[in-house]
Amino acid sequence: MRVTKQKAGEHRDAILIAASRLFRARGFDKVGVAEVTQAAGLTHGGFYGHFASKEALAAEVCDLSFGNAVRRVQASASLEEYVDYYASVEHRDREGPCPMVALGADVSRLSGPVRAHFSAGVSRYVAAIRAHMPTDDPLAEGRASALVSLLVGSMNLARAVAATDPALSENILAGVRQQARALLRG
Amino acid sequence: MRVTKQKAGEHRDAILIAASRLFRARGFDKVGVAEVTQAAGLTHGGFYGHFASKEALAAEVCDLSFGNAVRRVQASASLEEYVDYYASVEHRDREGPCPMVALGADVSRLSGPVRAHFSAGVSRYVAAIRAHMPTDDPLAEGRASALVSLLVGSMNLARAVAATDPALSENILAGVRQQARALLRG
DNA sequence: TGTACATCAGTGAACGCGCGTTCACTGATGTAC
DNA sequence: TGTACATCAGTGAACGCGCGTTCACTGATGTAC
Repeated sequence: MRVTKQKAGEHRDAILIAASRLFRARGFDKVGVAEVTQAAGLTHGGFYGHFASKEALAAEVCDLSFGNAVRRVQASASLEEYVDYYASVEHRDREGPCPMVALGADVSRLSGPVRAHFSAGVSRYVAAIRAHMPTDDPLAEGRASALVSLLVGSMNLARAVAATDPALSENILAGVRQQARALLRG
Repeated sequence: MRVTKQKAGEHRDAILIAASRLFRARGFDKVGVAEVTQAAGLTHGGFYGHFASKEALAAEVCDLSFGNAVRRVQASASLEEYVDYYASVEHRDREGPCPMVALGADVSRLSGPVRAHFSAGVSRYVAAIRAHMPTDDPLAEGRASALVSLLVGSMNLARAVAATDPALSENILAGVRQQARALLRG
């Protein structure tokens, strides 16, 4: 059942996109190669024609999803607008959140290439936030990484707590929106 | 090979303590029941005499490790001191970090009891932070949960990034120490 | 207090299951003439 | 352009492995007399 070179390329993309969604929704370990390929409309056997291993796929998923996250930051009118978008109940309840929230803990325990791609993604993301800040502020660097920490941490906690303590979850998000503004004002 | 009731109780505690350390170091999924019981000096067969399931153990681990985390907050002279302790390279490089960093993502994907125990732990932890703030500040609630988000998020990122980008990792921690102070000053 | 027996904490083999990966095979695609 | 054949994308069965859990068994503990 050979297939056009173009079709094969589309299949590879489909696997990558499906993996990005599934990994961010349920983590690297809880999603199998078979499920990813099935979601892409293929069978698992052909997977290794496209990727060297599940870990290699994970590394590419980091690149893809950080790329999307960075574009979302760049497309924002202001950091205030981005904070309101990010620290919202709607964003919390999205199946596949941003890669830092979804995969951060997994990546800390993984080895080699995945960590490198993830690190690079974090760096790009912080730089994108930084680019929205005044260039003459000597503290902008620290402010940018603190804002990212604040967003990522709040989303982690808000998600972990949402099912059993919705009030606490919303308080966390509200507190972050308010304090993020204070942080941006300096 | 029956054993004294007291010894059996000590064995149960040993399993719980070993699990707390191992789960926080490597996550729920990457640590097996056999490894936990072995670390406690037992064999895996007897585990189910002490705990109904691996998930039941995970729920108790949440209680235990949040208890320790809350006690550490209460023992702090001030929030500034606690921030310096928490957002430090030494704390980042400890094998088993605080439960929110280590288990937050895992818990978001788990069901039922574990989530409930984790939620309760987060609530207690935020309350302990809040207790260090002036009682007459109407924004203290939001400040407390924002500070927790900031600490947890920074530790997550600093750990994920440490191996491949040490400079970024230290910048994240430094930025957080600085911005946490700004947050505390109001 | 001493003895006989029931209880039960802990052992280790075994189970069923899902996973990442491999491989012989299929048949459509690409290519050499 | 048309034909014959080599290539190779995709299939699905099979592999080895580790895991959570079960269970028949062991032998020290606790208890009834």
